[in-house]
Amino acid sequence: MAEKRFYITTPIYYVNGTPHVGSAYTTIAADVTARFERLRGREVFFLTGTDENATKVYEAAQEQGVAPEAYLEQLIPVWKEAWRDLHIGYDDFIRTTEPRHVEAVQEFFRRLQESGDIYLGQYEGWYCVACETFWRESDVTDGLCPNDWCRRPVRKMTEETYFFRLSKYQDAILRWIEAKPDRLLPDFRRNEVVAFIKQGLRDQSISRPGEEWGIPVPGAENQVVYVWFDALINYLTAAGWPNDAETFQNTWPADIHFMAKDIFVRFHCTLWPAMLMAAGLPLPCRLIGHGFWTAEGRKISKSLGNAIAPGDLARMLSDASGCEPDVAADAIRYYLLREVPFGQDADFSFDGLKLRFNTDLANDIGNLCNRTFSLIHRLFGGKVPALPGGDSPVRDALKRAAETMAQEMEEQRYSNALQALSDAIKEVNKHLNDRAPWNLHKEGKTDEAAGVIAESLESVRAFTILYSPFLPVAAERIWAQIGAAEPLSAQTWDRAAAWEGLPAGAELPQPTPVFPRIEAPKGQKAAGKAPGAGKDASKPNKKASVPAPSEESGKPTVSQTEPSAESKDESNFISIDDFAKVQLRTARVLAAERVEGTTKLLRLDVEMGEEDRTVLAGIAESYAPEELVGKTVIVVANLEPKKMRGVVSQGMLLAASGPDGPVLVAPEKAVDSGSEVR
RNA sequence: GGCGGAGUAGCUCAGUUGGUCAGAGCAUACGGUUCAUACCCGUAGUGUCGCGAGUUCGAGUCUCGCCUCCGCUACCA
Repeated sequence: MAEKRFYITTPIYYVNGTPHVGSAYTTIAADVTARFERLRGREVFFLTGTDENATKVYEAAQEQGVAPEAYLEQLIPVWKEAWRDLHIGYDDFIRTTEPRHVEAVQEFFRRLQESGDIYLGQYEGWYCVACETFWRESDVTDGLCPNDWCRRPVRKMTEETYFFRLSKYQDAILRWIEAKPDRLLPDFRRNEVVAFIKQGLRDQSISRPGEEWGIPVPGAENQVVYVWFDALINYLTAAGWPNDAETFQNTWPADIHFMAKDIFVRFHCTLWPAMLMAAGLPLPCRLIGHGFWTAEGRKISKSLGNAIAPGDLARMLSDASGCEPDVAADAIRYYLLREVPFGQDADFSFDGLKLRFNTDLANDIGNLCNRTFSLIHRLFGGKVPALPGGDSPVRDALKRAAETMAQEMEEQRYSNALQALSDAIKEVNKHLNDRAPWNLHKEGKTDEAAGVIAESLESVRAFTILYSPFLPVAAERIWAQIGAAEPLSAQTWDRAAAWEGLPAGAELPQPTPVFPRIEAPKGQKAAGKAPGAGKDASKPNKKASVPAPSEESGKPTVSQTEPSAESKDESNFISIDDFAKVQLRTARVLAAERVEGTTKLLRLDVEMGEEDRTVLAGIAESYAPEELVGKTVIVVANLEPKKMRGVVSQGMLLAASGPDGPVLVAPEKAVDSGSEVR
């Protein structure tokens, strides 16, 4: 029986356009971890993929007048290419429209149906046609509408959807979390999960009737499986479930699920564990929810022009520095993981990227390499000097760096891991300064000089291995310059700080800086404008951007992780069209009363032209119910109904925020109720 | 409104169970060096450690109050 593989996942992404910096973050972190674990000798199974069963996919395809399948075929290569640009070495790329996944989802569904954890819910409720209001069973006692002013007979509504018995697993999930707190990282987000679950979980509707696109519910072909239920199962599908028992055995459970914070609490830390428990499958070992990236202080959004594709970013950096594009892509990997602790929100800035590039990569690593190589050429004819044994500050520094790095990587603290390497590099640079082998050589202490330089070179060998999960291509470039007999790919973690040296006498090539420093233009610091920050951003880099099927409409871009997470444009302006969506109308208050058990909430029954409505407003601390009756107010008429304290609010009152609470807004002269407000 | 987190050098932040804790990196200034990608090394700073009070021999470090920001959440629709 093979040893269990170290199983790493990213979420499956909702496909639309290209991944941007934010979307790439999760995948890069997962890739670094995969490479790190491989380096440590583990067999790794690294999965990413795409979420394709969302209704949005269908709609986007419709809009283009193509079949969803064709629409997806256009886009998938774009994503794969983006991952290739960022040196993402996934082992499997799952698409949720693949037969293997459809099969798995349906099988999963069937099993839970059999065990009783999926049931067909008569989505039972009462409905008042007059009020267009759904009422719960408990609201209706006598077959009449609970609204006092209505009291008309209500109709029984039953819509059949399937439910997952999520509520049943509430306590079990909490126990699972508390048993081993480091399963959910970071800790402050784990606390949110606990708080969320403790509020109480309700059974989850997991099917949708009448959808055109999605995985059909087995035995009920008129319904499709709720996209989240479908999406999460991808982690099982790719692990071979349910047919390939052997693969599944040595793959599942996942060792780390990576994701952004928006899909951490409800889906990955609540729904998913419950689903697995219901299916009798082991739960993942770790889930980690990282923060969001903004770009130059603004939310990443295509319509703001700052949703830059990582490939474009690499080209920009490459142009600024003169490094090869693949090295630039590595630098982006480095920057993203180095800049902030994993888990926290962060702001991407091109200046920040360049600063990191110069300080950490060019000045520290790059310069250490370069000065070491050129010393060997200058003093020893380009031949590798022998590494002395025995104690050495360099040796100690390497050992400490490797140990710290390993510890930090255990809990995905990439920033700290990289920090440890930076510190060690500085130590080696200092050691070189202190021992000044160029002087030793001048003084005739050739052996001593050789020893110091050999140590320095040995550190480069070690650092190259240690950095390689973060900088896979750059590490190759450096490796090619140190005179190693074996390829970098043959190296292991243990050998990095083993002080094993390089073959003495080996001939080194002429050194080539891997990270050419970015020189600021004369007279000014901080070159280049931030990407997408300026006005020019409205003209995206045409040549570089991939032909996005959906045109350059101002549609919201993909959020950092999907599926189905919303992402709205956050510019300060909305278009007139946006505003036109809001229907404001006048209404006359017929009756008002406090909502029982609340301090702020008032229930208003208003007449809006022909129609009567119930509207809740949080103004009870500023207005007595009596004083409102007969007043004319302005109502947002097309706000989606919202239920609070068992009452459905069918709109919202406009009120100014006064110093002592809300102040209702009213027409300046009398107008009919139901009048449009523009 | 509730719960949680955060407010520390120009910037980003570290600061364990209260007593060299007033720090690091970047940025700045000066000096050293020259093997090196104007790089590296060293030195120097500035800070009322959000505000106010309290406990203590002694508090960024504990208690109470207040202010500001952020996250989650709610009777914000």
